[in-house]
Parts: sequence; structure tokens; C-alpha cells
Amino acid sequence: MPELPEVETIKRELEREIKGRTIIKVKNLDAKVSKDSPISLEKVKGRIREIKRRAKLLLIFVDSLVLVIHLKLTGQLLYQKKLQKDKSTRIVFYLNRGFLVFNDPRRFGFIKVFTEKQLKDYLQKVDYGIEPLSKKFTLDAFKKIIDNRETKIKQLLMDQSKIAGIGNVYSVESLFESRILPTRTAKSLNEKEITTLYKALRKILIKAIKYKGASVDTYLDLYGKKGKMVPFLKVYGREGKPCFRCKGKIKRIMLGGRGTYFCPSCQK
DNA sequence: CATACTGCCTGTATGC
DNA sequence: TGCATACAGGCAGTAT
Ligand SMILES: [Zn+2]
Repeated sequence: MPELPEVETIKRELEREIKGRTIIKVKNLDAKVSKDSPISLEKVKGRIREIKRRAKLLLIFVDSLVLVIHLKLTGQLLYQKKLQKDKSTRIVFYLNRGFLVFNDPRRFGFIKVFTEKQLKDYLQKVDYGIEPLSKKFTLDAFKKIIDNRETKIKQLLMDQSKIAGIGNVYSVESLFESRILPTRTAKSLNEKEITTLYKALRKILIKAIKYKGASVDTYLDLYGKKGKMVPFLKVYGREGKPCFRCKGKIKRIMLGGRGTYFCPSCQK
């Protein structure tokens, strides 16, 4: 599943590869992808001016419009010199040189087309929290988010309106690194644990970007390559396997309807 | 207000 | 081998 590091990887690759190029036409192979878009996909034409990321959203500024893309669970955004469609190909952007292809086997992802004003309103509506790699995300800011909340710490980390871009993988990984159980309430964390978690979160996100993300599902970068972060994951997807830190057995439980991995012996 | 639950989807894995 | 069923999960919408 693409989370912040995976989306950031694609954002950086898009910046290098397609910024400044031109969208000639759009082929829409699955109406569901853009069903909630106020402007039709076919209207997107012209120079690709800028690429941004907000939370797990990719923002591609084309002429006077903005493409807003969410990969959700299985979305892929690929750059191809020669068009290579497969059965999961939903949208194809024809560029002056090459193709930008949106694949999504499970069809959870979406693309919306906005004017800049509509984008502003949309971002206001979805109300994302702080970007964890921005300067605004200070230890004090994190303490304010933790506050006195009864919510389980893992669910708080994944709440996009509090901190933007953290999903299932990086929430459990940062909690393992900090030796904190995902089932703890936010308010139960002491000062030292909050500081440790704050540092772990940033450290892991930065490391994951360095390795171009973790391909735990169908994630691929812009060039169709898998991320190299999976070998560095300590708990995600390792149910029943020995903990790298204490040799305990990694456990998996359901928390808020999602698979949650942790080491019951060295996380407290 | 905050938090909890549900449905959307389809490829892959499992069971008979 | 083939068919049926379970499972995975981000997030918008709805319920508590
Ligand atoms: Zn352990």
C-alpha cells in the first residue's frame, strides 16, 4: 500500500521525468476512477507545470487545472516510453514524449480534476493534519496531537486529520522501533515514549524514502520498480516469525479492522 | 464535538 | 482440477 514514502518517491520521480512535458490527450478506460471529479479527465491538456504531494495525494498541475491522484491500496502511476497496457490499466495520459499510465487492479484509487480554487476547497474539506516531515512537525506539535486522547496510539498515527501520510505499515514499524504496543492509548505514553516515537516516525519515513518505499502489495515506482524497503521492515507481514530484537514471536491482531503486527515481548 | 463501524473492490490464498 | 469462500485495507459516509 502506498503511504507517504511511496507517494513521495513517485512525486520526486515525476518531477524529474515529466515536469515541463505536455499532455496531448487522455484515454479513460474506467469511468469509476474519476466518477467524483467535477471536471472531466479529457479536459486535462497542456504543460505539466508542477508536481506536489499532500498526505498520500499526488497533485499534478497541468495548465490551469490540477490532477489529484490517490493510489489507495493497489494504484500504480507508471511512466512508459512505449505504451504497455494491462488488464488493470484504467487511465492513459498521452504525453508529447512517452505515456503516463494509471493502473489499479482493485479500483479503490481515484483521479479528480480541479481548478486551483476547487483544489483549495477540497483540501479544506478533507482537512489533513501536519506533514510529518515538515518543519511544522515539531516535538511540541506531536505532543499536542497526543494530547490526552483515549484513542489507541496506532489509530492516532493513522488518522490523516492529525498526521498526514502514515498508514498501516509505517505506524506499526515506528511503534516497534519505539518499543510501544499499538494497543496503548495515546494518553498513556510518557514524555520519554512520546519523544522516542516522534524520532522513530521521522527516521523510518526518511529511511523508506531513501529506499524508494516498501512494496508490500502491488506498489511500484514510476518506472515499474519495486521499493527496496521491505527487507528493513521489522514487524509488518512477519506474523509468527522471530523478533529481530528479542527473538519473541511476532503477533498479529485486528485493530480498527486492520492487521496490526507487534512483538508482545519487547513492546510495552 | 469525537470516535466507531461499514462498504467499496478484485487478485490471491485456502478449503473441499 | 475446479469452484466457493475468506481475506487484504484507505477512506468517505454514516452511526453512536
Ligand atoms: Zn521483540
